Amino acid sequence: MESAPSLTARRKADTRLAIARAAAARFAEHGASRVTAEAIAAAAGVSLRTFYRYFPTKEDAVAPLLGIGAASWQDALAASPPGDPRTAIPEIIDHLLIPAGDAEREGLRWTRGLLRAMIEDPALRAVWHRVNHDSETRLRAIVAELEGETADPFQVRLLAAAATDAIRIGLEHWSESDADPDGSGGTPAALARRAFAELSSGVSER
Amino acid sequence: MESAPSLTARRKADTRLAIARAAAARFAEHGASRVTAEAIAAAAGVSLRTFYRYFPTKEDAVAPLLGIGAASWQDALAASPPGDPRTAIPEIIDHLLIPAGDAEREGLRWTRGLLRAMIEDPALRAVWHRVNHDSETRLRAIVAELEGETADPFQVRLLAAAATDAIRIGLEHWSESDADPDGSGGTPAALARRAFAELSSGVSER
DNA sequence: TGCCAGTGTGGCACGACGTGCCACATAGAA
DNA sequence: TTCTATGTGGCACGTCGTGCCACACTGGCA
Repeated sequence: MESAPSLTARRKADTRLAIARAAAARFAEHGASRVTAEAIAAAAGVSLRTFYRYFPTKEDAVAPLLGIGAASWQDALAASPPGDPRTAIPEIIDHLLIPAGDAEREGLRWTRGLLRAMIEDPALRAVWHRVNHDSETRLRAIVAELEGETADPFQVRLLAAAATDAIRIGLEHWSESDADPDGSGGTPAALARRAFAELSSGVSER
Repeated sequence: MESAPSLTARRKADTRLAIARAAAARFAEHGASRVTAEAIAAAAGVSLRTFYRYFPTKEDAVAPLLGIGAASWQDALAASPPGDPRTAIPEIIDHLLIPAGDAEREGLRWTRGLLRAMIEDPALRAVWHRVNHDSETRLRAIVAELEGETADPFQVRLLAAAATDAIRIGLEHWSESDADPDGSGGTPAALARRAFAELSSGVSER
């Protein structure tokens, strides 16, 4: 385990999360364009200048809540045995989309409302796509390493795209489905696994 | 055919194209963040205020040159016989990615340099993803109509995603490949067709 | 306990973005 | 020629994001 984080480190993490939550709540309710960075900063109890030390952009403030950024892939891959990407990727998908205890307890999780806002709001959609793009880039490197030097770069690219698209589509479809618990199509993880299975089945192994 | 466009209409089209070209040249050379809207406007011979009447955003100024936006899909679909999406989509891909005479003559075409800038520059990448997202949305409606009411919405979604991803990946891969004429992998259209074939082969028909 | 270096924070000013508003100029119809 | 509609430029404004400096506090050391 990691040694006790210092007081300052904990404070920083708290501030970061406070800003993210304040931003998410306001964005989901009013739309990103009608919320000023000033308002988010005030709600989180920091100055405007400090807000921009934590996040490069007003919209980026919600990114930590998504939990599917490039950083998360590191953990997911570490927790999953390396081997054939075709079997490793579905496990990674589960790891990313099924909220673990810690993450959920700490509120580091998307909701339907936040996802809807991320997809429908033009400014947030840019963040959404950037996060997915970063995932694809990260995954491309991982797959390339698993496959070895003999792999066709184009195949690698297709596989990485299929995986990140599967996650994206799974979450988008789920966010649009009716709000009964997990009805009409299943959980995000299940949707994403299905999407990956269908998209990747035509990508030949080598 | 369309009746003779009025003088004003022609002037507007010229201005629009002049702005797009001025923006593309500067973005590709210096990066979007180091080019002011003011500079683009001046280079195109219009005021800053007029610039923002043509484009909602500084970065959006290059979008007309991409030729794969939602508007282009209308033409492509009109030129292709409706029927099974699986056979119609590759034709649409060709129509979008193989420069027609008119478009090329008018300079309405991407180059490797512009594409590279679109993908590598953070601000332009947002536009790139937005354009692709709009394509996917448009295509989703088209496929849904072709398939009829019995189609599974999730399948429709997968098919549309496979198609737009195929185009995106084809162009991205081509822009990164070495600059010999069309060496090392083929034309963007060929790459995109191959990508679509592999990604869509696992998406069952119904 | 008292001092000190390192680091996180706030305030301020600034260039750039994007928009509402109004005044002017020009194309095309009467 | 006169009139109307539409495209353009100028100006002011709120907001964004950043560089710079001064201050406060944490954590280590004597």
